[in-house]
Amino acid sequence: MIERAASPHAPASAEEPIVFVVDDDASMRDALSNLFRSVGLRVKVFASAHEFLRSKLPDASSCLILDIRLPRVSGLDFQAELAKADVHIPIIFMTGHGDIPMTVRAMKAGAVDFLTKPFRDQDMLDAVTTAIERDRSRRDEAKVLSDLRAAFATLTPREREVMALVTAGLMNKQVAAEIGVAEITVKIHRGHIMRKMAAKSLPDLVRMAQLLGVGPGSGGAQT
Amino acid sequence: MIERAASPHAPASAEEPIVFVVDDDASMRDALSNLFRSVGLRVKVFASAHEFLRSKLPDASSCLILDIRLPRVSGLDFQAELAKADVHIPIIFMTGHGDIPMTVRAMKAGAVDFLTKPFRDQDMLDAVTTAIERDRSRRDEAKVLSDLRAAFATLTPREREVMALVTAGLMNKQVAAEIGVAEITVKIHRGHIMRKMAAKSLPDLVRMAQLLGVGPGSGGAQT
DNA sequence: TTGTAGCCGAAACCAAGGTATGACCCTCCC
DNA sequence: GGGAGGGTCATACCTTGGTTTCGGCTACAA
Repeated sequence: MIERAASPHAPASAEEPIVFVVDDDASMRDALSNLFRSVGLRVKVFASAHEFLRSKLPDASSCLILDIRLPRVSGLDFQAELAKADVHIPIIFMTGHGDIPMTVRAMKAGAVDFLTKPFRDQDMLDAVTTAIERDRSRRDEAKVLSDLRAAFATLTPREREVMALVTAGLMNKQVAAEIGVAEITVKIHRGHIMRKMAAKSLPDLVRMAQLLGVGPGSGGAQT
Repeated sequence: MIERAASPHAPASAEEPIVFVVDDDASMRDALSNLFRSVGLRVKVFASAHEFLRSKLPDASSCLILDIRLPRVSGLDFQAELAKADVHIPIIFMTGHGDIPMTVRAMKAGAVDFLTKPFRDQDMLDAVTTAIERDRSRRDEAKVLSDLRAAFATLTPREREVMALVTAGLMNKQVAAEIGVAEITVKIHRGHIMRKMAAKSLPDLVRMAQLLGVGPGSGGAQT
């Protein structure tokens, strides 16, 4: 199961899932490390948030186990920091002396779980399974979207404008009138758009536009 | 502000927002009732979950304030019950003696907030504002979807099948080959579909199909 | 200066979409 | 039996969509 072989879900991530643990308590780090390894999960431990930040994230589905009470920064603040830095790794909190407001704040901010020490191994493993799975689907969606954005980036401003109007449902002649060009020109732009976006049909292009949030006003013009 | 006049957001709900309070403590009911009325919110209080269930929900954006410790059923179980009964009213929990696992369970199940008694009035009001707004947008989406489903329900099985294939991007002739009829027949079905669904263009229909989850396999055929 | 990219467009042509009109068949139900 | 609804199809006609070929224009960088 720990094979490098393709699992049933192995699309975006080139590597096996990995669990990151940040805790200043060495014995806890060891315990968690052993726990995860015992079920075949890769693990990487850190004694501080700063240490974790310096390591670069691998191209794999992952999650982060965080003690609420960390040296220097609190786990909650660190969670906020990561969000601001656009790092969306799922977080599982652990705490020895947590309170309800902390819990609410963490969960509102998207934490997967919030475990009180001592916790049962199985609870932690369940949380990690959920977190890894959540990260996997998030990464898959992000991959699709970034590919789409890359294709969209190759469009000229005019082409983006035409794409917005066409996917909104306007006919070529209406698009032509809207932007003040001949219908034949719209047809040509349209052909370029289909090729560049690798859309196999108009419905296909419409769905891409949906994902990209392309609509009236998001075209290439700044009128 | 409490006017019946159209607020900036007044699409689906015919009535003003309303707050439901379920608590077995009469003094708490009164206090909350006064608090919400003081800011111009409609309120309805109940002494038990059962009482709340018997009253029918109005056609308005609303939320539910629930004490975790209720007579007979726990607030958490009641939350689960509502979810199972497909009642998706946003819930704000209150507790005097809550613990972290309770909080986590409630938040995982979608609670808006989890307040510990005693709480500051402003915290409760903030939570309610969030909850009402969340319910408003949920209701708006539900309204759009139910209208769409109503239109989709008027389609014949054959028309649904054609709709699925057309919105998937197949050309009329391909659809015809797929279902084994002449191309002209597909065109006729297509015309009926556009009329019945009130779609102004193919992209329009594609977006409807997206919302409806109409795709290959969800057509009218059971092959 | 010589590309190169973006933008525009005419002419010609062919494929696909869309809408009648009229017709045939079947099934269900009053 | 007869009507209604659903499904099928032909013929005819018109509108859109889409491509190719050819040409012209501007702005900008090598």
